[in-house]
Amino acid sequence: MTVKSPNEKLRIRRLRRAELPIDTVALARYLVGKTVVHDLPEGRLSGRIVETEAYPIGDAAGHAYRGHTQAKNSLFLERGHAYVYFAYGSAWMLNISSERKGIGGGVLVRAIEPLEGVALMERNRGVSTLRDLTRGPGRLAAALRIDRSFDRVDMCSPQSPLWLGAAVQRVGTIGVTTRIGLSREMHRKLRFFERGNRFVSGPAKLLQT
DNA sequence: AGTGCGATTGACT
DNA sequence: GTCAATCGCACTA
Repeated sequence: MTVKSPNEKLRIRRLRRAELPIDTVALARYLVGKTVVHDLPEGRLSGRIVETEAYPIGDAAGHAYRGHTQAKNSLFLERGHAYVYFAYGSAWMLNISSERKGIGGGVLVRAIEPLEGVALMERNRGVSTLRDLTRGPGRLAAALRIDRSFDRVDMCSPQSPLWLGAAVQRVGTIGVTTRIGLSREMHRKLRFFERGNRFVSGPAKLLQT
């Protein structure tokens, strides 16, 4: 467990775009153990990425599959941009664009382990159970106060309030399973997570492999 | 203009 | 474990 006390400050290095693999599946694996940070006037919210899913080129379950539309435009931006969309009328989802400019692909951030700003995250979510605070894509977006206004944000820009950071501790071994909540391409193993981490979402039976 | 359907969550048996 | 709420978007006409 790595939740910091409110006064303890973490030094987190911003990731440069050049450090991100230019491949959706490679990026999804790479991002496990890295950090998502949202700097707000009230303070910093941050967490370790512990679960991702890849939606690569040609994937029929991917939002980029049917081509370049207005709503899915950000999936076609250079890698490292946020693609934020609203699912099931209730939950915002944070994705990172993952291919070269003009090519559609994305990595869904499914869960983070809270690092900084836990009290503010609890306020954003309206709950105080630590384990449920950021376990699941809709929950982590709410905790980090991410909504449609963050769509298209460059998370590798030195000025961006929402950004990707380097790992702050060693990453455990990474498990690989099928993705969650799909009705197409269900066989593909494109979900990556840190084994044994209690902030990983999804059914227990998917914790093998 | 109408319809179907989610990359989910939270409430409930 | 099951299940319905909820709404933006893509697709059909």
